[in-house]
Amino acid sequence: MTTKLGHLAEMADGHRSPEVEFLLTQGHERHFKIGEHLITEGETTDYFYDILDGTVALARNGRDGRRQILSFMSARQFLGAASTPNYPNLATALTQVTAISYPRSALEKALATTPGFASEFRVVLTRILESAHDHVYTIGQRSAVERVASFLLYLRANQARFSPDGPREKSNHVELPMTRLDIADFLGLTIETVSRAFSSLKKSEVISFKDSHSCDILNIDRVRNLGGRDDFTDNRGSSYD
Amino acid sequence: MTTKLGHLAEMADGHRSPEVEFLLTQGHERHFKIGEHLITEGETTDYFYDILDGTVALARNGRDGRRQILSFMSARQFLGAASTPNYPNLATALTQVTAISYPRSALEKALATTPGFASEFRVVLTRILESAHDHVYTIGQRSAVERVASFLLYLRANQARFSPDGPREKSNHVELPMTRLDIADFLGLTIETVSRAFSSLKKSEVISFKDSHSCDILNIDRVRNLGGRDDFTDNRGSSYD
DNA sequence: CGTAGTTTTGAGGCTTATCAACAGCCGTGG
DNA sequence: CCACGGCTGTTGATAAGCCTCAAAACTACG
Repeated sequence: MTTKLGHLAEMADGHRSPEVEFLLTQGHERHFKIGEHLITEGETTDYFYDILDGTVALARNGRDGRRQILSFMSARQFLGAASTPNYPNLATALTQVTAISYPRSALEKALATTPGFASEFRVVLTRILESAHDHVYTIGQRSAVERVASFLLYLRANQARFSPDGPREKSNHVELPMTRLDIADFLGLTIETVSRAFSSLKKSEVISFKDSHSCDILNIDRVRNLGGRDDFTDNRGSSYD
Repeated sequence: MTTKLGHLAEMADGHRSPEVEFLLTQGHERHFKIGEHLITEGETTDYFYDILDGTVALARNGRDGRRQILSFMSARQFLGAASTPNYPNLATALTQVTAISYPRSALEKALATTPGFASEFRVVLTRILESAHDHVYTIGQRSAVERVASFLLYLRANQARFSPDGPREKSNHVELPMTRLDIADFLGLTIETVSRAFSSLKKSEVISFKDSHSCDILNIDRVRNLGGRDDFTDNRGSSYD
């Protein structure tokens, strides 16, 4: 078996062009230890990443210590969309992370010359936007327990969709590689509130923990009722289901 | 002077191709009255819009009556990014709205054949994503008064950037074409809390109202301090400044 | 001038944040 | 081996901020 090529290479597969070939040659596998930054705030947007393995938190920091995590990203997700010459956000490895870095210039050239590739890329970008909209709804409208339930569905969907070996069936086991603080900063809550929400879900036997970073969903309907897109006829194939 | 062509036509200007020309011929000017929907929940994504005039609210509705407004859109903004065959959201005219509708198929073809056009479009999409991230930060981390201050900066920046006749200087006068309920649903608050936040800002002489939908910023530094991206060295040219 | 809709203001209650203590887990070092 | 400190997570008590309910003020419009 050859070395892993990542999702970008996979996407490029149907859309060969010299510029895409060149882009792929420019990819370099990089490894990050827990706590290391893939991207720092203010850094130039010269590189972007295709994550192969591990989990990354993309966060925005306020100077007064406030922090909002914008997304958790894992295998087969792209990190580094930007319209400006400097990144406004911070990307931190929550686990050991393997990612391929590509020079943005090579990406831009590949996109500018290979329309089919650009189209796929645009779809990915649109999905990221839709996920951000889900996030806005969750934070803006849902209560603490609902947010936590919603978060479990988010992780579950992502673990299925962005599994290292490609999409697979959703399982009722959810890994939480992040700390309670990370979860709190993602959901706009405090660690205590997150902890209490988990406890409450445990007590009502909706979920159970093997340890604090590994959770089983015992009653998926109940979780969906709380955090799911009960909002719609949920056939849009997007997140949180 | 010719009829208005919209932002899309403007963007296409440097990137002529038969498919772009065709796309432009497919645009139809449409008018919407207050309360009319440009897009309804679940509707097929066959059309997308280039707004010429007026203000539109893009919202997601929960079945229990909860509603989250995802963005307010006005002249020179695009409505209708979607990765799926059905729109998950609802777009409602808050004022009289004039917009050009384009068939998505023609847009896709133009994007697929005209890389320069596709690149500009991708930048626009990325900006929308960054704006959604700002929104997540605001709702997740800021207090009620801060959210309202942030909202004023958001409107102010949008009114400058998306003025019908192209970008202009920011003014300290802000029009609020939406109701308090719309503002509340955008910020994840209630109408009462929004109203109280405005009152508080009035009392401290940070802003003043001509009437309830027209506001002057008296102390922009104070507003920036509360709601602005004091968070960063604010040179990323994005929203909320 | 009266009615309907929106906005503001007030009083009280609930959810979540804050502050604080404690429990569990691990690596280090005695 | 156990003792220790540091870190993360849980639980409890209290307080703050926002929501809910209610009513009054203002606006628009017939």
